Amino acid sequence: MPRETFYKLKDEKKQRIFYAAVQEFSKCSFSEASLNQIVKTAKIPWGSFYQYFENKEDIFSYVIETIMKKIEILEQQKFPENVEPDALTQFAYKLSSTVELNNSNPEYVRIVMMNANDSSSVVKRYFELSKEHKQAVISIFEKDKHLGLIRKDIDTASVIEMVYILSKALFSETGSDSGAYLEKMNKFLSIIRNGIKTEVLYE
Amino acid sequence: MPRETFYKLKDEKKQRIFYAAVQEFSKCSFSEASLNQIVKTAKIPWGSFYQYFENKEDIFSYVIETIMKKIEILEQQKFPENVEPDALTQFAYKLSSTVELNNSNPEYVRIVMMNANDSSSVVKRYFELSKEHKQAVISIFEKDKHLGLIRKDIDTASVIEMVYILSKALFSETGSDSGAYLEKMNKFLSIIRNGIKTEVLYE
DNA sequence: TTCCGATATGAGAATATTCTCACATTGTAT
DNA sequence: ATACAATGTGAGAATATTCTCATATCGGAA
Repeated sequence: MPRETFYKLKDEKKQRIFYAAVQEFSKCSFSEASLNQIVKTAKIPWGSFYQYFENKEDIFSYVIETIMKKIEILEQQKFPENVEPDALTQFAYKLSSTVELNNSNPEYVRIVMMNANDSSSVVKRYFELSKEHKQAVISIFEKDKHLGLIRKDIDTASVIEMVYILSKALFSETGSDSGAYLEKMNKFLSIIRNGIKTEVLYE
Repeated sequence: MPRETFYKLKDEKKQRIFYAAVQEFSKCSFSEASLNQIVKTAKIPWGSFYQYFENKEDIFSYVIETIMKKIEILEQQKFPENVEPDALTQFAYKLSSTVELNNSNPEYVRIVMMNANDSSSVVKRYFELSKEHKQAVISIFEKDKHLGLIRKDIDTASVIEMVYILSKALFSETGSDSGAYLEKMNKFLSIIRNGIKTEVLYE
């Protein structure tokens, strides 16, 4: 956690430091990143840095947490309009929030993606959908089951995990090309959908 | 590429150095890894290191390539016995070779997994299935299509990509627990399978 | 204005890392 | 036995990085 002194700084300076860190951490991994560079970009003296943060890890976690909070907020959003598409579509829509963030702040997304697989990282904790959020997604699927849109024997958790993995991988593969992301994701969803929806036999 | 001198070394020494590097690179990322540590573990003097390798990157690529060659060989293997299960099962079997390697050499797999998402890494090149290998997998699926086991409108490439992504993610999640890997993977495959196999209407 | 705690500042300490180089040793062909 | 190329060796150069600390500056209360 940043020191009190940091929070007392005026916004302009705070943001200058934050953004200098974002720039560095989006180019390099934690161990490659250089405080020297951050301090230079932010145009603050060395001593000041340690007035604001305890160490390198401190500013790193600060950056990560700030970004993850933004993503969390974006993922809360529900499907627009008052249509209610099937569970899979709704879930995929939630996940596409990262695509949105990537358009406005590609550096943020780069940082998250770079650290998503680091077992010791703060990112991982955030990546494991929070309990309430997870429960919300599950109930969307259970509703569809009730409506007879999804086979009763399907393991909801598995489906959610699958979609989640695919979205993450696809995103880190397609990078800034959100068109490619959506196109491929839809192909994947179509395959999954036809696998989970009730088979209409003897029509 | 290691220098000639390295290849001329007697096997015992070569392996000692290789394994010292494996130990270090399986614990740390490339930039975190310390030559100091490798040299110490391998019990060779500093000067010798530079007689064998050009620099840190050189020994890293050597380790990565050696491991990836092992994996490539494992992935070539066909399904045992003379049964011929459906395309999905055959493909999943090929992919499970990593599970096998993880039982015998968990450090190797750790290195691969740690670097699989590094855009500049040699691993990535290997991870993109080689052309022939990819073609072989496609034809397994096309065969099933001909047999009427897979719907004609299914995009084979998408299915392959999906399974590939899921296997990789699942593997890095379950780590050394190959039982968990297989259990989850089968759930995923079952969902995909029911999506791609011909729907039998009006039976 | 005077005083004092909070903050700013940058030189450099402490440490770590990669890599070089001058010299020693070894092995092999003559 | 001698010569000579190939290889071994480790001290330390060159560099980079994080972090400290003594001192300077600021800004508001008395």
